[in-house]
Amino acid sequence: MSLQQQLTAGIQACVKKIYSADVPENLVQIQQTKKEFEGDLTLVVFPLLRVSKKNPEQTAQEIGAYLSDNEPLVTGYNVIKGFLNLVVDEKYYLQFLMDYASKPGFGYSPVTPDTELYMVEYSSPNTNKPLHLGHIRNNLLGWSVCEIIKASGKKVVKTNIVNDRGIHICKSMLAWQKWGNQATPESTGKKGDHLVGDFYVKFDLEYKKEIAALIAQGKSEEEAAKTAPLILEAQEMLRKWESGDLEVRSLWQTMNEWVYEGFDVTYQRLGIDFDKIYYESETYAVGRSTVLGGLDRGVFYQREDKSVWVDLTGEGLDEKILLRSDGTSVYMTQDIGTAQLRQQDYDFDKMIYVVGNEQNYHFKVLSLILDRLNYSWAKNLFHLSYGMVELPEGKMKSREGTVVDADDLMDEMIGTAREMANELGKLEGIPSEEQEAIFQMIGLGALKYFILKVDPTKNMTFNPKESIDFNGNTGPFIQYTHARIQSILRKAAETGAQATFTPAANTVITAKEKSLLKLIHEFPTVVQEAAKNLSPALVANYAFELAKEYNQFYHDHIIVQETDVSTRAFRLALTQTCGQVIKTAMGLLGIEVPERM
RNA sequence: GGUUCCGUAGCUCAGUUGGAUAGAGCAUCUGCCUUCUAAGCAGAGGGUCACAGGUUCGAAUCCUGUCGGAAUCACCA
Repeated sequence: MSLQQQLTAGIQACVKKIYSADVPENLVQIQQTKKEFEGDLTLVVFPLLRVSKKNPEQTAQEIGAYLSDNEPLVTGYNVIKGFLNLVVDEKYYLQFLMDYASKPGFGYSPVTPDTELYMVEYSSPNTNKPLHLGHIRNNLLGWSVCEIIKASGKKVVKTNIVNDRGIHICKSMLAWQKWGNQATPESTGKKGDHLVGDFYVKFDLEYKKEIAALIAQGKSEEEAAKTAPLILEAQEMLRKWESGDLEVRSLWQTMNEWVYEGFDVTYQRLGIDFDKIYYESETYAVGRSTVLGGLDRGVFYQREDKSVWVDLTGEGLDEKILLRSDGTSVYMTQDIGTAQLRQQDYDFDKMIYVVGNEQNYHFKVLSLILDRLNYSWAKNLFHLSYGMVELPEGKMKSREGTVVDADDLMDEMIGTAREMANELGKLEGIPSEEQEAIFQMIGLGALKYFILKVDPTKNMTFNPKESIDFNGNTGPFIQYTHARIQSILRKAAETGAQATFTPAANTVITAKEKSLLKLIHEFPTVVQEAAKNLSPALVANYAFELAKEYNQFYHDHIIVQETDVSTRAFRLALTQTCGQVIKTAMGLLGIEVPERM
């Protein structure tokens, strides 16, 4: 039973005793005591006034007095207005440190065989252009959410749907055919995803020219966009692809291979992985037959031009196309098929889609459609809708060349880490290979933390002109604290100092030591909260809080040089545990921590 | 125009189911390295929580309206 639960039970018993009333758990509101007051946990007494029938101060006084007499965990109390501040026995925290927090696996809840299975989709790239900062947020978020859910005691399958077919892919292919001169990643020395992306841009450029020419001939913009030769050719290519045309399929395969090789490099650097990858090219047909089945059963309807639609006007939405008039599939078709396959393959309890909030409408529609098709599991789909990464000028636009490329950004961050370390002269005497590994750790740590510390649901701003910070509330700050801790532990090991400590009746600890203990004590709760809210930001902010607290402790306590053996052992145990918790928390964010920096 | 989301310090962000005097970091200014890593620590200034009402013991948080911003409503994905 947790501290809060014990205390809640104690308070319920107390209220029963002195006011002869049963109060439900949700009226016992316990929160962390604010820093400026004395105490550790605070009971908000307002909700209890209706049973005490006394004023707030008096009620708090009575409960406080009862608890300090009858509840062993409570060693003192004070009352400020309607708030009862309780002092928790230091021994409790000390015992917690030695029995739980300092042990391996602290913070994780065990996964049992009958626990729920979560399937989490993230990344979901299009194979027509390289990854940018927006994709980085998706990948980091998805990966971290998976790790956090796992740590909270659930089973997780990380999955990805690769959008490897469709009109957008045909555009790159067509441009390559027309203007590529047989270019390959080998012949150009370009990463495959970047090379293919260049042709996607080229298509758009030429397409725009055609549109402009048609408009000059007197056509409307809409008409021009629909009848430009290039788009007609791309559409023809898509039809050929769906009918299995050998030449088109072969080019498609080749160019997708290039992109995958490029993506693999990027994924690896980001530290992202998957348990099961689905390809749209393998799932869209399932979706299509489901849609046609639904059409037979009257769930959907067909227009004169043969296109298939679902009518959601009854739900306050619009009509949505499911199959084009030429029979080819759209995005929604594929998502229907993918969901079905996943349910068949894994029989998940929950399916989480990590997809940007620009697709809120899409997922609302997807759920409704699966519901109409009578799939009982449709209600288990959840869209983790995260905010856009914006530049100070607004949204990133590939057409205007304002996208922040994922590979470039990582290079830049690692470069900055290198410069800064060299300037500070911190890594002299360390083999250069190890140095490079540390630069990478720090550069990526700065980037990952910068993104993950923000509440996923909120839009965030990234200013490319101001490089990401390495001081303050940042990844490197936390990494630095870890390195510092390891340095202390190395020193301690040299002197043979012990970190094993047994709390005694006369053990006295400082205020800072106690607040550190309290913070460590909260870690498992933070992991649970983060899993419940699908928010790595909670873990990130916790890690910062802990590192900050540790640095303050470090600043005004001697550790290795402490002469009192018991005090030294306690501080070493505290230090060791802080290092461990920082490492675990950062690990949940996909951020490695160095032994020195 | 319909729907949805957002608005907290100069900037980037925290702020649990409504709880105490709204917090961090960056930037600015001031101190602290002969002592375990100064990528650190301590301190100062900086706020009409967009605005106006309402709900109640109590509102940044819930409700309504106004203003400002974003997304979406495609035979794009």
